[in-house]
Amino acid sequence: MPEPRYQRIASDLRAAISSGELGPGAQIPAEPELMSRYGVARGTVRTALAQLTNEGLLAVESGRGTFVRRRRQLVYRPQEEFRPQPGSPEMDRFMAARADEGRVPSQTIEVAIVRPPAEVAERLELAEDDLTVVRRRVRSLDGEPFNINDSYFPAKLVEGSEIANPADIARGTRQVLAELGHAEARALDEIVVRMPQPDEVHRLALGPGTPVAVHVVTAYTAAGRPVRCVVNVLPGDRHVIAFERRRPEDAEQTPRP
Amino acid sequence: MPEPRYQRIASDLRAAISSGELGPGAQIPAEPELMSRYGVARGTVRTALAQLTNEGLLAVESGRGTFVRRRRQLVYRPQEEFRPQPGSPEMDRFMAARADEGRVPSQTIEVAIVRPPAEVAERLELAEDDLTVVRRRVRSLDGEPFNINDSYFPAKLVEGSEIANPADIARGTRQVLAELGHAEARALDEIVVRMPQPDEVHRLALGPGTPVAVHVVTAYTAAGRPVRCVVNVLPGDRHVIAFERRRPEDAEQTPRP
DNA sequence: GAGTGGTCTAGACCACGTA
DNA sequence: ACGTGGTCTAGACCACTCG
Repeated sequence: MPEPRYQRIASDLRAAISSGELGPGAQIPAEPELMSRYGVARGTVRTALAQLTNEGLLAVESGRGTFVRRRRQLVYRPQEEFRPQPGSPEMDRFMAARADEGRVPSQTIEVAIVRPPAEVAERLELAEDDLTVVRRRVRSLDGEPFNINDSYFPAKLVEGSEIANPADIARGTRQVLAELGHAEARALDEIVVRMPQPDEVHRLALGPGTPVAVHVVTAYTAAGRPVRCVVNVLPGDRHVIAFERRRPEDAEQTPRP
Repeated sequence: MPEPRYQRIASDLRAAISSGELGPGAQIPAEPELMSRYGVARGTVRTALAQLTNEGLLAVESGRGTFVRRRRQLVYRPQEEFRPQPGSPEMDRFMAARADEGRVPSQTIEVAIVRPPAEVAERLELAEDDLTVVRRRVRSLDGEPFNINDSYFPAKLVEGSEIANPADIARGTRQVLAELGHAEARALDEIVVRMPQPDEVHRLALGPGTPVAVHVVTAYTAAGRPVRCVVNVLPGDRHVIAFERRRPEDAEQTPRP
């Protein structure tokens, strides 16, 4: 069994890209050119290009051409993301730090009362028909969407409070929760990696072949009651996730016999 | 402009999957069935199925049928991954913990002297033609590959030592490095999310539409010299990444004015 | 208008799995 | 033998971008 022809075409292009022969932004030969170069039908060429697109290597601009994808990534620190910060709690560290670098951060806030998705309902320990207040934010840099930050609160806890209003909360939702008698005491962090859902593709203007990291934070009161579940969606082509290791001393305290 | 027909087919199937009508493992209608149901040509049906496959929703078993993908994920703790452990340092915590759960861990080790990939060369601060010793491991559970763990060392530092031999090092490579006078003092952790490269697809037996998280650890001596670069490749459909937050006390020490 | 990619058809032959 | 998906062809019409 020989290698399928579309695989051969894809391999050639992949090699040209990883060797730097076709650098970021370079234009891929047009489909008719590849058809004659390899002596195949258009469908075969398109199968090859689709594969590379789904690997995130190519960006197609309809009517203009197909290009090697550029990627620039910013650092995301999950451990620091949710530490309150003087001055602008809800526009948190990530955005503030980027502003220092001369970029223009912005965000949109949208508030709704919804039946939560299954993964959220489970983490908030809600019953089948319990509702949540969700504050949906899309954070952008220089006008380009960068990540999604959706905070879910059990509706019973926050109804009628500021949290249910779609305005920026200057002192932070954490503070408001505390004033309502539900101070957060600890949190659980999870990150899963998957392909985006269609609504995420739309909100983040994701190209094909762009996976996302989903960082879910569940915050609990001292009594162990979950009071907030934050779903952060980070496009893979725009973020590097960094975190601090435990002190090396910790790692050394089990000497071998 | 109406929605393309293949999009319509994909949306219908996606809805059936997310609503649970087509549960994990359920078989998707065969291509001829979808052709007659929607009155389209085979290519159109295949375009729709390809899209869902690239979203990681479908698993195709050639000759048998197309099915809704199952996923089961294990917890990966990047902060603990590299803490030495009594008994089996190189078969580290991840595998040991899984063994406690009644699963059967195994690993393959392969050692080579190679010109490092660009991302590794950069982190080890190597010159153009410097070589590295790489210890490539694939860790498996119950015979299924689970993740890749490739450790790169500057060849100059470890040539002739145990590290260049393809045997399990009972006391751990970290210990060997220390004996060679290059004790690790601190480390930098980075995680990026991307689609896998073809060799990774092969080594990990990844299905289409499976993104990976790449956890890169760069270890330095007290003098700041990089002595090891570990590239961990974690398939998105098999891992949940978890980590510990800093103490909440830290987060509270900046009271608002 | 010429060139790009996006969608779609109607056929064909093949390898693979199940029975 | 039959049904599954895998590969491939040779056309077609469309919308978009650019000079």
